[in-house]
Amino acid sequence: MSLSDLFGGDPVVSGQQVRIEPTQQRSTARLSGLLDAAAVVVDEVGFDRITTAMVAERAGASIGTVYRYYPDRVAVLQALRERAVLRFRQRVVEQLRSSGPENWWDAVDCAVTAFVDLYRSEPGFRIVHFADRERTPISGSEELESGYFARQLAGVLAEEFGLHGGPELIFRLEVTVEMADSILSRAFHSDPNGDERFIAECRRVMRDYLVGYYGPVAASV
Amino acid sequence: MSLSDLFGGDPVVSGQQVRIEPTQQRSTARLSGLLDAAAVVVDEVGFDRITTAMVAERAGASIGTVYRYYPDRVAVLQALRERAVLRFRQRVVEQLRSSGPENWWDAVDCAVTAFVDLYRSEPGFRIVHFADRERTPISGSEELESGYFARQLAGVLAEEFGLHGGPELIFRLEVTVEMADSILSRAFHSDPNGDERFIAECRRVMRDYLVGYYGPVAASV
DNA sequence: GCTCACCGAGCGGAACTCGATCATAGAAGT
DNA sequence: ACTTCTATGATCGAGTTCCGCTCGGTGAGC
Repeated sequence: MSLSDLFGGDPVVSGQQVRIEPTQQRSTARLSGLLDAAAVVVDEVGFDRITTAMVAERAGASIGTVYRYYPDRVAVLQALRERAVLRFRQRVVEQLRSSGPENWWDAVDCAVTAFVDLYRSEPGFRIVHFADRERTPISGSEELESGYFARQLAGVLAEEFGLHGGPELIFRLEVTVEMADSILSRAFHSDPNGDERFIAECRRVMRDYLVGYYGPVAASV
Repeated sequence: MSLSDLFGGDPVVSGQQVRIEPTQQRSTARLSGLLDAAAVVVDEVGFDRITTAMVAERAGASIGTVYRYYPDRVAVLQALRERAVLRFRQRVVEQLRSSGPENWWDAVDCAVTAFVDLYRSEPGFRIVHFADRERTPISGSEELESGYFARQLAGVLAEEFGLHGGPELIFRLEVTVEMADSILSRAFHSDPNGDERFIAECRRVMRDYLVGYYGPVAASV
């Protein structure tokens, strides 16, 4: 169970994904180009005002090309969100590899850092949260991104740092993820660089919450 | 500075509100009927798929009537959200009055109870969060609902229960509100009655967070 | 009777389709 | 290897459908 197994790979909830998987090299470039364009446009005009025509034009493609790959307008946004989440997971892995965490908190902190970095650098990232609520009606079967990420993170923390795993840990990590997502989003709401006060407080909240259950950081391992 | 001053009254960020204020009695009923319909439809088809025609039909009105009062589709949703927030504030006041909180935590707890109750009973409430992010592009001037509510709540806690007020308290309460909003929303994501586990954990998180700054509940006053 | 409220056909524009046209990969031929 | 050759993937964009929104005409309240 390596890091790349945990965090890499396919998106969790593939919302029908694409209509037709691209086979040629040029078309895969097109596909990511479409998402790049969508990301930029989303930052410019917002979630509601984005039109497929804008995306097509910005990507230097025609309308038809958009609909070749995505069944409808919202599917484009879903795909954008999925890609952002994927990149987040990959960034977490990089961060873990490069920083070499010595305890469980360092590992959790990597995730925060990755999230903040992407918020700052990746166009369209602010639009795309873990919690995709309020959009789909009920659809109880579909799993939340936060749940998946919490499960994966629980695996790492349990294996690498000896935290007692199981559903308890997963539950608490999911709560943690939800908290962090909301506070960090708040940090970026009116500050493109992220309000450091909220970011710091987010780390503090997460740490205190988890320490409450799993003891001081230094004690584990 | 009474409770009704704090929590009652007009919405914070009135998004142009209505085009024409209704004067006759029948039309005010129409207006709220439109929002009722919108709430139900939002629960059924979701935020993205809602159409003005659906709202009109469900309300037993015609398309033109919708547009008599609201400039566009999103204005209807904004109005719905504002009404929900208003009802939440009113509910908090009721809750505070009826339960007679003896310390600051009881007061905060009232807000949680009000939120949960409304989530359960009020159609469309799940769609309508404090954090309205990800929709508008940047628009830095506009204030978040969470900030307003935090400020009002800070006033109550400082005056009634002797917590040390000021920007610190407001900041922490805003963090608290964001956390609570996200965790509670998670609780209701796949359970229309709200997953009690998340609800309980939400209370716990809020309490621990605030106790960390303001000492044990019993100590104050 | 004067204004407020309501209606719903109609207009404009955005979402989405589909058959014609072009590009590419890779097999077949030299 | 190096060039056709061609099946199929990829692209285009005019056209269709549907939805957001307007506006002049009709009815209900004060």
